[in-house]
Order: sequence, then structure tokens, then C-alpha cells
Amino acid sequence: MPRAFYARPTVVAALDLLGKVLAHETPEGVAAGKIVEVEAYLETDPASHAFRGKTQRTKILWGKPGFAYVYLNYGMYYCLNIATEKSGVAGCVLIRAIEPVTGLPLMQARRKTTNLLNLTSGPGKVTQALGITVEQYGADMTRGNLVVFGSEENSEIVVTTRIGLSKAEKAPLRFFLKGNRFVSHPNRATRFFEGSLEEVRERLQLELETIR
DNA sequence: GTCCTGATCCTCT
DNA sequence: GAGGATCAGGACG
Repeated sequence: MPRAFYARPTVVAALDLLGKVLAHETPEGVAAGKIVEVEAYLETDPASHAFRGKTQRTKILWGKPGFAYVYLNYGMYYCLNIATEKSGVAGCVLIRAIEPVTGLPLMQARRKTTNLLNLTSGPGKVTQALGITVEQYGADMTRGNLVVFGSEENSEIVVTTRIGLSKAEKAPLRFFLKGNRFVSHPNRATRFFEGSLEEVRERLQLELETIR
């Protein structure tokens, strides 16, 4: 997807990322999957790494959109985010789950499991399966080896709270494809509402006025 | 299925 | 020096 795709409000970009294909090419081969679950992190959001202001690690979130923000979580798992919003505004989308499309044997080898449903159903699993590490920090995702490209699919979207936050966060900023078996923790979070892309976007627009 | 724990290390205070 | 945007595996029902 082009830079302009990411240079939009984080929630809008996050919703549009659902159904797109995330691909990573390495010397080992290509691994790719359809994005089925994401979370939005906003500048004015206590749960966002951007909330406490720019640091060496997080300054990229204020930079140009479409670049990868990768960080090590809990000392052992990497999380992949894509920077959003125009330059000067922080925001990113966390890729939480994909549905395997290409490079299944490679992903299974990296994950050390053949169980399809356990391959990419979580942010740490996605990066492991695709071979994404801190090396991809700052990668331009509008071109190169780590990219997102379009697909036609359009299904119902479910809106919930985000997963695993210690700070009490009740914002409707996690989105996933309804009924998709590759979503992580389908029932753990508080469910707000669901609907088509258009319906969800409209309803969130109302909610967002109180968030932003 | 649910709940709980341990692993492990970078980042910011 | 504390605290994570997590995961796997075990206990238990």
C-alpha cells in the first residue's frame, strides 16, 4: 500500500488494513498472510508508547507514515506496528494476527509447530512466523521486503477493547474479522459492536470524538 | 475449556 | 530497578 494509505487517522488505516496481505521476503523465502486482527494506538492514548512523548525508540511514530515500528516485548517476543497519521502526529497499528496464505512450511519451521491455528494468532506469533525482528525496525513498508498489499475481501468487523494492557483501557480500538478462526483471544475482550466496514467506521467516528 | 506461572531483556525512570 | 501491546505448558475441571 502507498504512503497515503497510512497518512490517515490511525483508526481509519487500522480498519482498512483488515483483509490486506502482509508479506515478508527473506533469503529463506516468502511468508505472507491476510491481516485478520489489529489494534490502534493513538498519540493521546495512555496505553500507547507515544503517550509519554518522543524517545530514542518511539520517535519514529511521529515520523513519516508507513514505516515499521518493531519492539521487543517481555524480553522475548517482537511486535510489529505500522506508523500512521501525517508527519508530526504519532500513531500506529499493531498487527495482532494473520491468516496464513503463502510460505506455510517456512512459517511452521519458524514457529516449531504445524498447528495452523497456533501459527499466527497473536502479535508475537506473527513476527516469529514471518521472521520479523528488530532488524525490521524502521523499514519502509511501502516498498521493499516487508510490505502490505490489497485484496478485495470485505467481511464483517468486530470492535473490542485491546488485549493485555495493564493500564485500564476501555477504548474500542481493537478490530478483527468476524468469525475468522485465526484471531487471537476471540472472546477475552469486551465486545462493543460489529458490522460492515462502513457501519463500523461511522460508529467509531462518533466514539472517536470523545477519544481524540 | 479456564487459570496460573515462568521465561527473559530492553527501555525509560 | 521496575515493568511490560506475550506465549507455552501445566494443573485442574
